[in-house]
Amino acid sequence: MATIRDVAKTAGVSIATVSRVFNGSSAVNEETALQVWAAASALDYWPNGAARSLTTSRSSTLGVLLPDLFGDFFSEVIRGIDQLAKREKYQTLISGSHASVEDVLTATRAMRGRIDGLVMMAPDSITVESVTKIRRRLPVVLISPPFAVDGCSSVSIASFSGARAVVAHLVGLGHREIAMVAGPAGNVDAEERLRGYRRGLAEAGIQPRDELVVQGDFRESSGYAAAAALLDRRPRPTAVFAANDCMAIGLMSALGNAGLSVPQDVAVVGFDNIAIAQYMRPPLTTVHVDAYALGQKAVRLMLDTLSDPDGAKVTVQTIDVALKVRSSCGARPSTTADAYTGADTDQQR
Amino acid sequence: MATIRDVAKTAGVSIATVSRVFNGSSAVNEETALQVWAAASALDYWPNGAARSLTTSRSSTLGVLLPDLFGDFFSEVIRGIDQLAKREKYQTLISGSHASVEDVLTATRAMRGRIDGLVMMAPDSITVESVTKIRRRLPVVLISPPFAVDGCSSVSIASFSGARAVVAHLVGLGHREIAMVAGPAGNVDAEERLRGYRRGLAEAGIQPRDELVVQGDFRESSGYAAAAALLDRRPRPTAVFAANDCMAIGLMSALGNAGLSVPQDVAVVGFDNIAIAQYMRPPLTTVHVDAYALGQKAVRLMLDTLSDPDGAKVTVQTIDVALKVRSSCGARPSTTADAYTGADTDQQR
DNA sequence: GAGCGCCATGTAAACGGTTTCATAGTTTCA
DNA sequence: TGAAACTATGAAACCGTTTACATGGCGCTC
Repeated sequence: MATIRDVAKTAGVSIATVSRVFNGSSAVNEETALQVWAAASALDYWPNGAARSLTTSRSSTLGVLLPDLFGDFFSEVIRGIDQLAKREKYQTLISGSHASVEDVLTATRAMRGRIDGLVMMAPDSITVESVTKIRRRLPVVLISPPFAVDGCSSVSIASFSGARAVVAHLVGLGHREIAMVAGPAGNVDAEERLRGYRRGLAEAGIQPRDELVVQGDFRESSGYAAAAALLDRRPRPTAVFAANDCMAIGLMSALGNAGLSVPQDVAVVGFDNIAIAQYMRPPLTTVHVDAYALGQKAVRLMLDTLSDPDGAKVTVQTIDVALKVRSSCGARPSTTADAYTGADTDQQR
Repeated sequence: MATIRDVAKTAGVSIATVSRVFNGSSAVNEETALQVWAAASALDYWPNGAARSLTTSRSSTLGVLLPDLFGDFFSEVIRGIDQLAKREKYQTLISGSHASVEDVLTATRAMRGRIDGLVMMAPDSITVESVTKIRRRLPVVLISPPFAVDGCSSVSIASFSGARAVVAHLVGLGHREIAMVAGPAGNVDAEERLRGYRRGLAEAGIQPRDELVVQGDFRESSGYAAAAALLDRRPRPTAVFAANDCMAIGLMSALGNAGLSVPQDVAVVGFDNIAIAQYMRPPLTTVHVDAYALGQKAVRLMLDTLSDPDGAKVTVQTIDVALKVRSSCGARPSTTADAYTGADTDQQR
C-alpha cells in the first residue's frame, strides 16, 4: 500500500507538496502538481482516511442510528440520507436495530473518532440524558424524537394533524364507528397518530372509545391480526384507520378473507403512502409522507450544525403530510389536488 | 475530548497501561485496571477510532456498496448485512446509488483506510477489471455478480432455477401462453430469470416468443405499464410471470383496472416473496428468496476472507429459492411444504 | 545469598497524514 | 540596485493510538 512518502519520493518532492496537491490547498506549481498526480496514479495512491481524520479531526462521515424497524418507509429515509450525504461528500456509517439505551450508547462509542455528526432515529426507549450525553461530544440531529434536546436540531412528521385529517375525512363520508389499528406503544409517531385520531373524533362530536383501538406493531401481520378483533365489535366499525400502510394492507387482506369488501363493507385508510399503496386493490387511501425528504432534511440540518461555529443554531422542523384520497375509503378519489394538511414549520430558537 | 494521556495522568499510570486495559491484552494488575476504568469513566473516555485504525491498520468496519435499486428486498439484504456485522463487532459504511464504474471506484477510494473489506452489490455496468483493481487492496465479496473475479467470494440467487420452476408450475396448471415482465436489462438476476423462463418454456415444448416478453425495471409502475402491452397480444396470455414482486403487484393492479380478474382471467406469479406478497388480493404466488440470509451470507464470507491469512480460500455460493404457491396463479395453495427448487451449492476452489 | 525468571509497567517508535513555520528564489518597485 | 513582497517548497511537529523492547522488583532455587 503506497503512502504519501512513496509518492513524494517517486515525484521527487516532499510529502508536504503531495499533501497540498491532494487537498487543492495553497499554490503548487502546475508542473509539480502534474508530476505528483502522475506518481500517485502510477502507485495507485489515495490518502488514507484514518490518518487524515486523525490530524484534521474530521472524518467526512455521518453516523446514522436506526431503531429495529424496517421496510419500505425506512429504506426511503435511508436513501434520502445517503444520497444527500453522498452529494455533500460525506460517507454514511449506519447502525441499525437498537432496542435499548445501552445499545445506543455502545454504538455511538464505537463510532467515536469516526464520525463528524450523528443522525439518530432513536428507539422509543431513549432518554433525554443519554442524548444529552452524546450531544456533548458530537453534533446530533434527531428524527421523530419523543422530546426536544438542547442543542439538537430535529425533524418530525406531522403525524398528529395527518391522523386528524384522516378522521375528519372519514366523518365527512358519514362514518361514525371508526376504529384504529395503532402502532407500537412508545413510538412517537404511533402515539401522535393515535392522539390525532382521538382528537379528530372529539372534534366531530364523537366520543373516542378504547375498545375501537387495537394495538399493532407497524407490520402487516399485526394489521391482519387486528381484523379479527375489530370484526367482533358490535356495532361493527364501518371504517378503520391503520397507523401505517403495512398494517392497512394486512388488514385489508384479512377483511377480504372474512368475506368483507373494502370500501363497501369497511373503509380502510393507512399512513405513509409507501410505493405499493396506490397499487392495492382497491388503491389505498393514505397520508402521504415524503420519507426521502425526511432523510434529506435530517442531513441538511446536520450540515447546518456542522458549519455552525458555535453550535447555537438549532432548528426544529416538521415535515408536512397530505391526505391522499384513493378508493379504499369509499370516497371518489380526487385525481388532481389532494386535501392538504399538516404544517411545514421551520422555527429557529 | 479526553485522550489516552489524560486518562493515564488521572489514573497515575502510563498510556501503555491504559491501552492494555482497553484492549484486554496481556497482564495488567487488577487494581491498576480498576483505577484506569475509573479514570476513563470519569473523563468519559473511549479510544479514538481513527487513531486506532492508523496503528493497527484495521478499522472493524465493512464497506457496503449498493446499486441504485431500493425497496423491500434490498432493505432486507442490508438488514442481514448490518445485523451480522454488528454481532461480529463490525461497523457498516454504506454507500448507495452507484450507477457507473467510475462511481464505484470513487466510492471505494473514499473508503480507503476506513474499511477492512468491501461487500459489493455492484451496478450492472461493473467490469472485471475494476473489481480486480479494488481486490488488489481489499478483500471483496460480491452479491449477485455478473462474473467471477479471482480472489472474490460471492453469493448469488438461484434466479435461473427459480424462474424455470415458475414456468413449470404454470405449464402444469395448463397454461401455454405465458408472458413475462422482465427486469432491467443488464441486471444479472433479471437476465437469469428471463433465461430460466425461456428454458422452462422450451422444456415444456413451448417455443419462447419475444413478443410475450415486456421490459420492466423492477418497480411497480413498470409492471403496471406492462399490462397494457400484454393485453394487446393475440392470443392473450393466460399467465404472466413478473421478474419481481413489485412488478407483479403493479401488473395485478392494472389487470384489475382493465376488468380482468386474477387468477381466473390471468394468472400472475412474482419473484422475491417480499413481506406484502402474502397479503395481496389474491395472495401472490412467488419465488421465495431469503434476502436477509443473502446479506448475512455475504458478511459471513467476508469474515471468512478476513480471517484467512493468505486469502486463498474463495467460496462461491448460491442461495436457494423456493416456489411459494398462493392463489394468484390459480393453483390450490399448498399450505404446508412448498415445491423446492434451486441449489445451495457451496464450492470451494 | 547470588542468579534467574517472571510479572507489571514504562519508554519510545511507529502508523500516514496535515499544517505551521522557515527558507530560497524570483519579482516588483522606488 | 537593493530592499520588500511574494511564490513555491521543504523540515518538522503533531494528531491519538498500539506495541516492541527495556526495566525494576520480587520470589525461587540451588
